[in-house]
Amino acid sequence: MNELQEKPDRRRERTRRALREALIALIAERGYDGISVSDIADRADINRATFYLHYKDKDDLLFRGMAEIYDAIGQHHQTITREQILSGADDLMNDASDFEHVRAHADFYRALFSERGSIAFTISMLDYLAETFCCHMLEPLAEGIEPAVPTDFIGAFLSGAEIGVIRWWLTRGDAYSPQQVAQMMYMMSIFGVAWALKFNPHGAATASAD
Amino acid sequence: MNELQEKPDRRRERTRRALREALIALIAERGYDGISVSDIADRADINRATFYLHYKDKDDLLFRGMAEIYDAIGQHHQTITREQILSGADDLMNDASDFEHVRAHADFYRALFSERGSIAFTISMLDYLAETFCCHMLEPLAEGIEPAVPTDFIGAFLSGAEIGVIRWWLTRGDAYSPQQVAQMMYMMSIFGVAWALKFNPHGAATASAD
Amino acid sequence: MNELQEKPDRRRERTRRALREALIALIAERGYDGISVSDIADRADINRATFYLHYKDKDDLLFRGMAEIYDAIGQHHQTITREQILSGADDLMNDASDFEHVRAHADFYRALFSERGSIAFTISMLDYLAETFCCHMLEPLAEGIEPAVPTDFIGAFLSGAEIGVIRWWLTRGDAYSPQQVAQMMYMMSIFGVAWALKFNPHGAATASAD
Amino acid sequence: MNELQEKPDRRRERTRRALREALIALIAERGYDGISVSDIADRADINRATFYLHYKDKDDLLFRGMAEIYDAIGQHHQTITREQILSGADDLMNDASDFEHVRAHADFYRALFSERGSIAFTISMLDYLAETFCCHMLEPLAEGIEPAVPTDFIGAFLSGAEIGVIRWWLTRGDAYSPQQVAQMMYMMSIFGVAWALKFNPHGAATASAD
DNA sequence: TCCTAAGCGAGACGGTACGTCTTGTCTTCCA
DNA sequence: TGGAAGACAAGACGTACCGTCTCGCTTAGGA
Repeated sequence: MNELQEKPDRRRERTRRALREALIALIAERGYDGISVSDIADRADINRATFYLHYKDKDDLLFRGMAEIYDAIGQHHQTITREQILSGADDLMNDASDFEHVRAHADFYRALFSERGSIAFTISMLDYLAETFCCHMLEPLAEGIEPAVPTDFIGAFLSGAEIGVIRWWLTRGDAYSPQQVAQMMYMMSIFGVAWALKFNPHGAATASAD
Repeated sequence: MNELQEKPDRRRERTRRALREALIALIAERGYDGISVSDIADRADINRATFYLHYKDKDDLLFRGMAEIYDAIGQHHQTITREQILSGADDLMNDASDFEHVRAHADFYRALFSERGSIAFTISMLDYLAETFCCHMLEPLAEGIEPAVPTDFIGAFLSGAEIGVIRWWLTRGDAYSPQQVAQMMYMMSIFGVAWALKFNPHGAATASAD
Repeated sequence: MNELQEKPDRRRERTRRALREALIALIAERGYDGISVSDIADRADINRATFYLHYKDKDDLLFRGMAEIYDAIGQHHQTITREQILSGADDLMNDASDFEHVRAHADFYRALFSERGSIAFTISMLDYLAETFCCHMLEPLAEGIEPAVPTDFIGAFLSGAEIGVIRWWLTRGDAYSPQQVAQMMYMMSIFGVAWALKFNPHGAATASAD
Repeated sequence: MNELQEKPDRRRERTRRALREALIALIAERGYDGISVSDIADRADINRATFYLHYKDKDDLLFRGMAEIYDAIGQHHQTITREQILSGADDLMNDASDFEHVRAHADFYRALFSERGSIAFTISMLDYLAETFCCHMLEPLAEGIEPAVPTDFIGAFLSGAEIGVIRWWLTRGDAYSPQQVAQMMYMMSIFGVAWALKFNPHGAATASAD
């Protein structure tokens, strides 16, 4: 009868993918808080009750569907060393992978990081970025020294700044390329980080506060 | 015309205050998204229908009730000049008024800036801070020079960072005083800002990127 | 705006009446177990949620709506005395009010007393009739004597018989008038009752069992 | 290992028996309308889909499982003659087999004949009893005479009365033995039946109505 | 001091979404 | 082949919250 009766596992996966894609599409179209489980199920051509067989609620779908995206971001955040930075051999400044990923899903992020978006997603992204910054960058760099401020403070500072910058960027059309934004972000951050972690990037003099 | 010439009806004001206070109390207790208009009205001993005579919805109450808080924050963000900073005569570094205000309403902000908080409020605060930074600080400082990055980028960067820091601070008990946080915030920011706006704070050498 | 905005009490009553009437109509049309709360609300042009403001569920509506019908039946079951029966002055035999009421609502009862009807209603009617028989007829008649069988047994016997007869009658078109059925019912019952309560109806010889 | 490797037919029968027994047990425990197909399958350790391979629905299982019970009842309802009754040689009065059967399955019948029971079962039992009374008792007894009321009326009357009496009995603990109930039932019925079929049971005078 | 318009309590209602439950169908795979 | 396992559609359920409306009471502020 049904021409699409593949293996049960595949069927399951098809259903989930349909739901995920419907979610993405609808978020971009109407904003996150403007859509209901019903909307998602309708768009995915899935019965609403079936939705609940797979996901607890809208947030659950969003977050579980985001796992892959998180991973995509995380992969780029490789651990770096003081030497890399001091030698200028790091590519941090030119690593625009975060922003490229954001631009590839611009509608999605623009919707989620707006006043009609998702607080849970925003906070979760904030925390994820903070954690990533700490583990992959700040703590390795702070190895053996006494930071001027706690590394988790720096993580919170940078992750907040990144969210702020992303939101700024997304509401300003395509005026800047991912690379440009990445560089601006880097330059705005690096001196503060260098001061906090007590090293001198790019030959600049160490700032001496208080 | 005199649209603000409403009769100083005490009853009206009493009702609104009761609703505002109920909102604040409930947010601190149960989080923003955990309360309904019904809850607020019950707590305020106000009929639910009466709520709608005064406010459009929960967000409306939150935002209109926040006007005074915004003002409280805004007052401190006085316009400053390059000279003030260069002379070290500015009190920016020691201006902890933002963070004192936050600490005074810690439960409130902790609830709103959490995964069960309010995206509308968070974004609104972000935008408000960005705007405030731009108008009161960055644009005056950028007067006559060509910033390395747009001032609204810097505003977005700093406001995001501030939200990130506030959230970090609020989830870490009372380990740091408002003054300490303000200083850390200042130090993490100032070198980037100085680089962007091309001046040399506190006698530090100007950073020279590429 | 709304041309039908009468007093709240009236509005309430209008809503309930609409629901009751929708229920009756639908029961007659499609049987009790074939209709949902949704169907009733739709037919009554009432929002489904509003249904639940008034009634717990379908059964609740049925039973509360039946109160008046019960009363209508109950009114006719006046207390009678041995003398009335012995003198033949009672109108019991010719009291067809029960059956007239049933015929007036034939579709309704036919639906409820069928295999797609309502067990709750059927049992409730059975118990109600049993109770009514006991209180209004059997116990007064048993005053001062020792019945051969408990009066509540007789009540159960007669009420069951009446339901059986009603069902028989309703599935046989209009072959018999309410009066005819009432008389048959009376004659089939009276000798057993007379035996149990030890009196001689209509000049018949007392039956002597065992 | 393969203790389940009997012939396929046996497996089939085992499955069905498991389902029947689960149904009976659950009805007695939680009432008929309180259990779902899922509950039955769980209790029987049978997959729910398998249930539908054997039975259309819950009612189908009940009814098909009841066939044997029906037969058990039917066997006792032997055809009787006027002579048997007039001679007192019938054992009708002392035939308590119906009630003994009921008592043996008291929980089951109590559940099904209650407000949370099964209308389909109740009506079906009513009809079955009416039919049985008609065929095995009333019509043979009415042979050659003109009954005062139709025999199917009498069947409906008696079957209803029997259900009423069973329900009365089941809700009154063990105060009466099956024999006592059977005798009461007999005595309450016999005079009416005798009147209707125009014979004089047990030497009692024929009742002469109006 | 009284009167009158407002603020407000009370609560019915339509509407939308929620998450759960049950039913019946179907498909794949195993013993 | 009978059954296990489980995905799915369909749809009812009862609840929660929202925003609107109407009706009267009360009460404060102006006449």
